[in-house]
Amino acid sequence: MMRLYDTASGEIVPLSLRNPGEVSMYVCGPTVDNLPHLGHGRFALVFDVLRRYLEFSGLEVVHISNITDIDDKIINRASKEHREPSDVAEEFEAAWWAAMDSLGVERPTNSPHATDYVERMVDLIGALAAKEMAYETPDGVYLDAGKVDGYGLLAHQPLDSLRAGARIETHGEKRSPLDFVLWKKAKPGEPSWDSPWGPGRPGWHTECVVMSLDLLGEGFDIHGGAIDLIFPHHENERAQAVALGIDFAHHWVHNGWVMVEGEKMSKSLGNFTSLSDLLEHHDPRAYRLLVLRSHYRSPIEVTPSTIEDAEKALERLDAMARRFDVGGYLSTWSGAPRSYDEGAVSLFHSAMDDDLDTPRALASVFELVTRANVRADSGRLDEAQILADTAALICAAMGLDLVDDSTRTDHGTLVQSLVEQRDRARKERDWSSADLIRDELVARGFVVEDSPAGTVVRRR
RNA sequence: GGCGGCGUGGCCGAGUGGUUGAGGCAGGGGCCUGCAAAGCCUCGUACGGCGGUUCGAUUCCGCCCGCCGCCUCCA
Repeated sequence: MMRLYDTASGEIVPLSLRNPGEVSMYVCGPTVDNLPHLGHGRFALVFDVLRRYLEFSGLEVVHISNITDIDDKIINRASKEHREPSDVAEEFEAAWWAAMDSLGVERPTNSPHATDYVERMVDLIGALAAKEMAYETPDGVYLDAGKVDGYGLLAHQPLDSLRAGARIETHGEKRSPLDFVLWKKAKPGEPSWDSPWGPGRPGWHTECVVMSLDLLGEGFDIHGGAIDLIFPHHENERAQAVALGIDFAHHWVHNGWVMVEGEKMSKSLGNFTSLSDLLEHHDPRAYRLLVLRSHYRSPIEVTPSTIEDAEKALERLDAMARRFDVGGYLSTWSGAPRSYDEGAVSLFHSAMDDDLDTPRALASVFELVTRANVRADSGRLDEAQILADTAALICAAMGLDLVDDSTRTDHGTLVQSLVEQRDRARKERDWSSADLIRDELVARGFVVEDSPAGTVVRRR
C-alpha cells in the first residue's frame, strides 16, 4: 500500500481508502482570472502523476478538480476591461485547459464550477449560521473561527498563536482577524446571487467544501493542492466541515513551491512566470521531467538552465525510444503485449509507494536505459528490448511519453532526396559528398544519424 | 513575535550512523564510427560553521551563520 505524507498529522502514513480499490481525490484548481503560471503547472503535474500512479497500481481514481470562476480578481479584471466577469472566466478557463492538454495532464473525472454551486453554498452557510458558528455583519457573513474545534490543525499552530501573528488589521466587520468571509454582500454593479442575507457572492473557502462533498461524499480520501493552500484555504474548508460535524478529507497532500532564482515565484519577477510562455519555448515534457526529478514536497527551481537540462535528459530517453521502438504503446501500458523486467517494475512501485518518490523512480529509469543500451551493444537484443520496454512503461506510468519519431519520413521531398543522395554517396564511399549533404541537412534544422538502415533524420 | 523548511561535487538533485557518494546535465580521457551522431567504458575524493552523543556522523542532539517560506490573496 502506498504511503503518503499527510499535512494534518505531519507524518508519512499509509493511504487508507474509504472504499478498497477506489481513491476519491479532490484537488483545488485554479481561479481563472489570468493565464496559468508555472506554479499551476507544477500542482497539476504532481497530482496528475499521483493519479496516474494510483491507476497504474490498479486502483480506480475519482479525481475532482474545480474551476473557481467567480472571485474578486475576476470581477476587478472584468471591470477594468469593461467586460463581463463570466467572459473573463471563460477566456482563462480555455487557456487553462489548453495548457493542461499541452502538459499532458489527464482531464479530471469532473471539474465543477463554483458558479454552478452557489445555491448549495448558500445552504451550507445557512446551516453554519443556524448552528451559530457564523455571524452576519453589514458587509457579509463570517465564520467564527474561534468556535471551531481544532482550528489551526493544518497550519500546525494553535488558535492563539495564529491570532497573535495576524499581520493584517481586521477589516470589514470581522470580529477576529482569523474569522473568514462565507458570503460577501454585493456592491452596486457586482455579480450577485440571492441569499437570506441579500444579494451577494460566496467567499472562496466555501466552494471546495460543497463541491467535494457533493461529488465525493463524506470522508473522501485525498484533498490536495499546493502548499500555499494549507493556510488559510484548507484550514478554513476543514473548519466549515468541522463546524457542521461533517467527516471531511482523510488525507491532506500538498506540493512545494516553484522558485525562481531562490525566491518564491512571483509575477513581479518576470521571467518564465507564464506557463504558456514556457510551453511555447520548450518541450512540455521537459517541465514534467523537471517536476518528477525532485520530490513533490521540495521547492523546485525553474530557470532556463534547469529546463534546458531537463530537455537534454529527455533527449536521452527519446534516443532510447528510437533505438528500441517503444513508441507503439505510449501512455497505454494496459494490454500492451510486451514483457517487462519484473524486478525493475517492483522497484518502481517501492519508490512511488514511499511518498511518491519520483526522483528515485526516475533514476531507475535512467539505469534501465543504460542497461538496455549495454545489452543491445553486445547483441543481446531480446533482453535489451525488455529493459527498454520497462523503462518506457515506467515513464508512461508517470505520464511521460517518449517520442519515437525515427520512422517519420514526411519531412518533405527535398529532405527525402537529400537523404537518398547521402546514402548513395556513402555507399560509394564518397565521404566528402556525404558530409556536404549532412551539413546541408543540419543547416535545415535536422539531426542526422547514421544507422544500419541508412541515414536517419529528425527535426531538432 | 509565533511556526516551519532548507544549506550535498562545476550545475541540478536524491540519499544514508560505518567498507564502494542515486540519477541527470556539463567537462576530461578512451572505445565504437570513414568522420560524426547515438551508444558504451572511465575520471570527480561532497555533505554551511562550532560543539556534543557515539568505537564511528554528512546522516542524531545543541548552538551559530546563511537562505527561504507561512502566520493576508496566492498553485
